[in-house]
Formats: sequence, C-alpha cells, structure tokens
Amino acid sequence: MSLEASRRTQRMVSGEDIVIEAAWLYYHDSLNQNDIAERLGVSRATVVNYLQEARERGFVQISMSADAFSGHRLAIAIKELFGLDDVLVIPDGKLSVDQAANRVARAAARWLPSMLAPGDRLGVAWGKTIYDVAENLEPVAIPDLTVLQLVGSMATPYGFSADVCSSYVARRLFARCINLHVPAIVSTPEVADVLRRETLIASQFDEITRFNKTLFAVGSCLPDSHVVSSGVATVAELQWYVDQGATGVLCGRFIDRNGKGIEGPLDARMMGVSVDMMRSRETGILVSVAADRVPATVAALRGGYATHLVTDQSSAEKLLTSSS
Amino acid sequence: MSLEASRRTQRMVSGEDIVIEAAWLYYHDSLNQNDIAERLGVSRATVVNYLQEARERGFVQISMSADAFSGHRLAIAIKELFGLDDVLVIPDGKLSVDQAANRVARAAARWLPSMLAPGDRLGVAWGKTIYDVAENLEPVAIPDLTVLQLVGSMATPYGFSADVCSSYVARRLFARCINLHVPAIVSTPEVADVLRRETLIASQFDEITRFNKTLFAVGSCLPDSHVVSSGVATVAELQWYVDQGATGVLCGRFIDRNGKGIEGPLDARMMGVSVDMMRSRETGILVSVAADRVPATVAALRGGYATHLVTDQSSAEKLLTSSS
DNA sequence: CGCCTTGTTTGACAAATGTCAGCAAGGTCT
DNA sequence: AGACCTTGCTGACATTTGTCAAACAAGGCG
Repeated sequence: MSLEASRRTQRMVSGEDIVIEAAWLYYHDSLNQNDIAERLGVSRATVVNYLQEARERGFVQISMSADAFSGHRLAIAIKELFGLDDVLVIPDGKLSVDQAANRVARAAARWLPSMLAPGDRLGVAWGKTIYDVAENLEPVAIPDLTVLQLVGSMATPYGFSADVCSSYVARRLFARCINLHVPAIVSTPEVADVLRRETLIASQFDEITRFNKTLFAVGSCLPDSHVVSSGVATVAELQWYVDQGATGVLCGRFIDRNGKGIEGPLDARMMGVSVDMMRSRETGILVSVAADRVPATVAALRGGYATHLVTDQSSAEKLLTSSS
Repeated sequence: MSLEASRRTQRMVSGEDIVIEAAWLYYHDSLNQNDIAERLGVSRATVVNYLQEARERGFVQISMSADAFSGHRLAIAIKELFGLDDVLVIPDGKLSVDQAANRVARAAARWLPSMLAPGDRLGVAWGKTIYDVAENLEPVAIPDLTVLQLVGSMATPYGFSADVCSSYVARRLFARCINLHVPAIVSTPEVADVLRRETLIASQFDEITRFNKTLFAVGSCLPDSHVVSSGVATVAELQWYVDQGATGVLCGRFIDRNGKGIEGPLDARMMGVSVDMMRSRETGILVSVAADRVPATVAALRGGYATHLVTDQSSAEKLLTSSS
C-alpha cells in the first residue's frame, strides 16, 4: 500500500518492540487478535506470530495459583491433622503414577520460588522427585540465595545424585551453591572421620548445617527402594533397620513411624546432615508422590520435618486414612 | 448413557474438583478442549465452562513478566543513568494519557508483590497514581507485612486521600496498616506541634518513620497540580516554592531539580515524613506517568529516593532527553 | 404426585485462533 | 548486476474455542 508511511525494518511501534505491545493488548486488555491487528496496522496472522513470540520469550506467564490446590478438601484436612503451614494436593484423575509424579513435581516447582526470600539458605536433598522439581523450575533470580547439598553424592544409574540436584536447583534460581564433595556413604567409620576432619570438607559441613529452609522427599523402606538401588544400603542393612521399626528414609537416614531417627550401623559411615538437624527449621518443603511412600511421608510429617507438603490426590487420601 | 457408572452430583472427578483437573490439563498439559472433554467424560461446552470458572475463581493467572519491560531499550538506559536497581518501561503506543497511566499502574501493581518480603514495612504515599496501583493489585498475602501511611490525610474531591491509599494497599496484601490520623497540613505550626505531641499521634509518627521500602509517586509544580487541588498549598504558596526552585512534590514536600528538599513556610505545618527520611531506604518504588511530571521525576531520581521506577514509554523518552 | 425452581450440561452454530505456503523487501556474495 | 539468501508479513484455509437456547436432573413444596 502506498498510503503506508514506511515499512518497518525492525519490529517497532512508535520506535519500540511491537511484540510486547501486542502481548499487553491481548493478555492484559483482552482485545482480540483482529482488533490488535487493526490497531497495530498489521495482519492478524502477524499478531498470532507476535503473541507466539511473546510466549516463547517468556514475556507471558500462565500459571495455576497455589490456592487451587491448597483449597482442596484433602489439603485442608492434612494441614489440620499435622499442623502444617500449607499443603498442596494435586489432582491426578486416572493418571499413571509417573504422570502424577510429574504433575506434583511441576506444582512444587511453581510453588518453590514464592516460598523463598532473599538471604535464604535452602538445603536440598536428592532423588528422582527432587530432580524433577529442579527440572521444572522456571529460571527466577532469588537475590542472595544459597543452595546447600545436604548429603554426600552417590552415583545413581539415573543421573540425579545429590550434587546434581542441588546444583540444578541453584542454577535455576541463580543462587550460590555449596556442594558436599564426598560420597554419601563410605566403607568404614574411620574413613568417615578422616574425611570429616579434612579442612575443605569440614568447612563444607560447617556451611551445610546452616540452613533455614529445606526441600526434600522421603524414600520408602521396601526392598526396591531408592536407598538400596543407589547403593547407600544393602538389602540386609535395610532389613536390619526395618526390624528396628524403620518406616522411611530421609536424606539417607532411617526414621521410625513417628519420624524419630533410628541409629544403626550405617550412621557413622554416612556423610551428610542428621535427621535431627532437619527438624524444626523455618520451612521444610516435602514433595511426596506414590502410594508406597505414604507410610514414610506420614512418618516424616509426624517427625516435624516439614511445614509444607506437595502431594497428589490419591496419596493424600491414603495418607489421611492410614494415619487416623 | 447406562454404561456411565453414576451421575455426578457435585462436579467431581474421582471424588474431587473437576474444574481444577480441567484447568491443569488445559493450561499445564496444553491439551485442547476436545481431548479434555473426552478424558473427563463431559461435553466440550462443559469444559469451556469449567475453564471459565477456573479463571473466575483465580485458579489460573496470566501475567506479563517484568522482563518484558525491564529489557526495554529505554529501561536499560534509565537504569544506567540514575543507577537504579530496576526500571520498567511500559509501551504506550498511541494511547491517551489516561490509558497509559492505567497501564503503568497495572504493571506496578503486578510488580509490587514480588518486591516485598515477609517482615517488610512499606511506606505508602498518596495520589491518583498510588490509588490506581492499589486498585489493580491482585490480593496476595505477604506474611508479616506492615503498610504505613507516610503523610497525613487530605480530603480530595476524587476519594484517594492518603489513608485510603495505604489502607487499600494493606487490604490487598493482607497487611497490618498503620495510619496517621491527622490532616496533611494544619493552619499553624503551633497546632502541628500540639498534634505531634499528642500521645496517640506521636506513637503513629514513631511507627511511620520506621520503614524499609516505599511506594510513591511525584507531583508536578504546575498550577493545576495535585498539591494545589487537594488543598495542601495555595497557588501563591506553590509559586513561592517554585521561585525557590521547586521542581516536584514528594509526599507533600517540595524538592528542587536535584531532588533536594526545599524548606519553606508550609513545612512546619505539614504532618508526615520529611523527604530526608525517604532517601536511601532499601527499596523505593517510584511510579510515574505523564509528560508534565517528567521534571519532577528526574528530580526525585536525582535525589536518590527511588531504587525502582515504573513509567511509560513516552515519559521515559522525555526523561532521558531532558536529563542529559 | 405434579409442578416449579435452580443449577448443570449439551448440541449446533458463530467467532476467534492457529497453520502454512508463498510473496516482497532488503541484505550478501560472486 | 544478478543469483540467492534471510526475514517478516499476509491471505486462505483448518482447527479450536466461545455462545446460547434448549434439555435435563435434583430438590423443594403445595
């Protein structure tokens, strides 16, 4: 059209980014694409492209509010029962365990940033659940955040060892990360002692004991449990703890049905925070999914490790029935 | 269908709220409404209703990220020039001043909660701009937040006096609100002194001087300015301050082109924080819109009252040209 | 028991949105 | 200059989403 004053060389409207203008009109002023096209003097198809770009560039964020899940009947019941600060129950209508787990992880990931404040020191546990949470975190900068690896690393076949989990979380939140560069378990208590006295490691230990918030999951005490498959304990060792009443695993340590730590032969060889140090912190975010972890989750809640819980609906149901 | 096990009495899927399930599938898993309808066993029209309800109930939040505005060419330039922490420049392609003002207020409202942390004490100024921000705030609970009314109230014809502004902000953020129950200006310095010595008022004054963050706007020094229309100053008084170099109004006080407070006949009769107390706080959020406020905005930025600025594109342009 | 009231669901249609091949403007290389 | 990219835009068509009147269930009530 010769009437058109001049062709845009860069996508600008009165000199600036037209993509943002389009996104504002669409998402804030809720105009339809036709009106936007008219107003910006482009075709509607172009507006579609602009909006797509705005979404891709992350200018527009669509998220579900935590209220949707914390207002859930089961969420309220669990919150009351265990005296938690907040609980999210994610619906899992007829979904497979994997899919439900993914939803829970995504919900936890969305929720996490809003629970952190500048200056926080966040202790991070490890496992598939925690890794999934990290993976679903949107990059958001939390000023002056420190992420701490609570237990030593263990090579897992799946690639989510403790150091990976904490680094990943830290990267997503642009946080300082303090890793604990030792295995989660060593062969003898003597080796453990030597390591703990090593200057560098001692200072790392010193760092990781100073945290005010935690992000963690719990493991079951079944023979196919994570604690066995990752090599922290043998089936026989696990059985020993189970015989002493072990119901769940928290940061590699065994806890009984009331959440109390169970001392045993492995503890002296383990490298990482003890369960007693996890207790009664300002904020403890427990992410828990799958039926076989329900007893462990109940134990952790009774033990007072968590102030916040994210779980799926069917776990939430079992959790309430099994603990009443 | 007789195959259907039972008809829902309440809108539940496997016992729980189907609305949330639908919203999750749509907004997180990005299924289309057909697939969702099929999966939930309802008609597509019903899914539309569910999604509408989810939006109405606030389960779904669509917002534009601050990055979209702080990445703006002008935003970066202003940030550099005045050494601010962050600047948002809101596009205002061919919009009227009122519309642009509304956009800026909405953007500021979206931004505000993310800048607040538990335990903060937020001082709030007053005026149409601040009122608009409050009005556009989504209700979000900021734990242990205190909102403070920085200056006494003044009956305005438009209904956004200082007490209304601070109360409104506090209500939206579920914060404790501390008001200052005096007029912004009284007839004589003696009355001001009497009031300031009054126990209740003295304690309010004591409270409001302890804040770490501020939300404020600036007024121009033109004869039609807010400071005159609200009755804080007469045109003659305003003129006196202008003759002394007044360029803007900040919480009822006059500042010169470099942001320095100008002492004058009104100050002893004013009830509220002084400009010196506004300076160098942890965070100062200045919301500024409209061309005639550009000089005042520049003055406030030079004076170091703000760490953050929200403004519109055309003001941003003028701001850069007029201060270089 | 029939009849109303209220709230939910639905099918058919209308509107809005997404896709994609192809065009035009501008740059780059030979 | 001409061949050949790349980028952004568009029109025509396909798909998805929104609307609304009518149908339907459930509960209250004479």
